[in-house]
Amino acid sequence: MSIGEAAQVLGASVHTLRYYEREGLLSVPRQDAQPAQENRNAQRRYGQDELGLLRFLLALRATGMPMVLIRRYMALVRAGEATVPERRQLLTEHERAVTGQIAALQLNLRAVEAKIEKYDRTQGCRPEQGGQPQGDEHGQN
Amino acid sequence: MSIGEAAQVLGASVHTLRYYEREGLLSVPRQDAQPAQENRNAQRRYGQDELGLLRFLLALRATGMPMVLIRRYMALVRAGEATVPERRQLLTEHERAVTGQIAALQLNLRAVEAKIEKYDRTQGCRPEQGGQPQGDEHGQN
DNA sequence: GCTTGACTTCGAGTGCGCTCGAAGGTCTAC
DNA sequence: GTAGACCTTCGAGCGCACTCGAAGTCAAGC
Repeated sequence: MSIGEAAQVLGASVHTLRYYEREGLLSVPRQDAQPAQENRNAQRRYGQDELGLLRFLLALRATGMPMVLIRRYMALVRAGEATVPERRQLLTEHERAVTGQIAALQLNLRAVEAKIEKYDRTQGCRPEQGGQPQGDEHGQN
Repeated sequence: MSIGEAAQVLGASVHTLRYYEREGLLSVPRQDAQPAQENRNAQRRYGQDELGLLRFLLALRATGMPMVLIRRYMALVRAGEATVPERRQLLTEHERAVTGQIAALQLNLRAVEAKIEKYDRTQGCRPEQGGQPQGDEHGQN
């Protein structure tokens, strides 16, 4: 699978995939289109392993894990089975972070929803209010 | 309430509060410490209105609303009651966006959790595997 | 042979939301 | 009257994650 196909399958741009590799997040095997050539201009070949890694990488990115941590995680993966406990810890910490992030989002979302409901109520009752000119408008906006 | 106090109460930095004002997200009334002076160096005074607006602004920021939309929303608030329908629509769209964002986070979070569980399983059974050297390692990392 | 198009590398640019420092004014306390 | 705290404005810088363009290589098709 070429980088273009992989990009399409994964929903990322070719530039981004190369960028990830440049940043040391993962390495993709090369294959010369014509094997007799020197490995100048060797093209990346994406197999199931690479796709799986990239899919997980994108899940980590989508949950806000910074590149530097993904780099660490991917290095551990490359280092072999012995690093499973450390990988597990890294992911567990991230899981906690994401859970907190979701909770914060939901909290703030409730504030937005409350405001919408307030608008619904004031709109339903009186589309225009000619009352108090100003002074006491605590959070009415 | 001075800008320093407001910053502390809101959990934002003084720099950030001034930045929001500079960017036209809201305006805060000034008050000379000594009223006889010209309004050179007039200090911002944060009242309940400003605090409420800022709290909501921070909720919008925390849910990822871009500054440009917050600017629009705040302009509508300043424009008076007649803009309530448009404000409502803006917030409703944002609500939808945030809901989707949370859903995506939860989806990707599940991928992370699944990986952790897999690590737990492989670690529980066999801390070392001497088997297949390579070739078929579909997503085992 | 020549174009087309996808690939390569490299380095520079972008957008967002801050974040900070410089230079200076003013109030309060000693 | 002077030090220190806290305020003002302005403009520049930063960190992150891309994003893009230039210049070149290569294989296939006309």
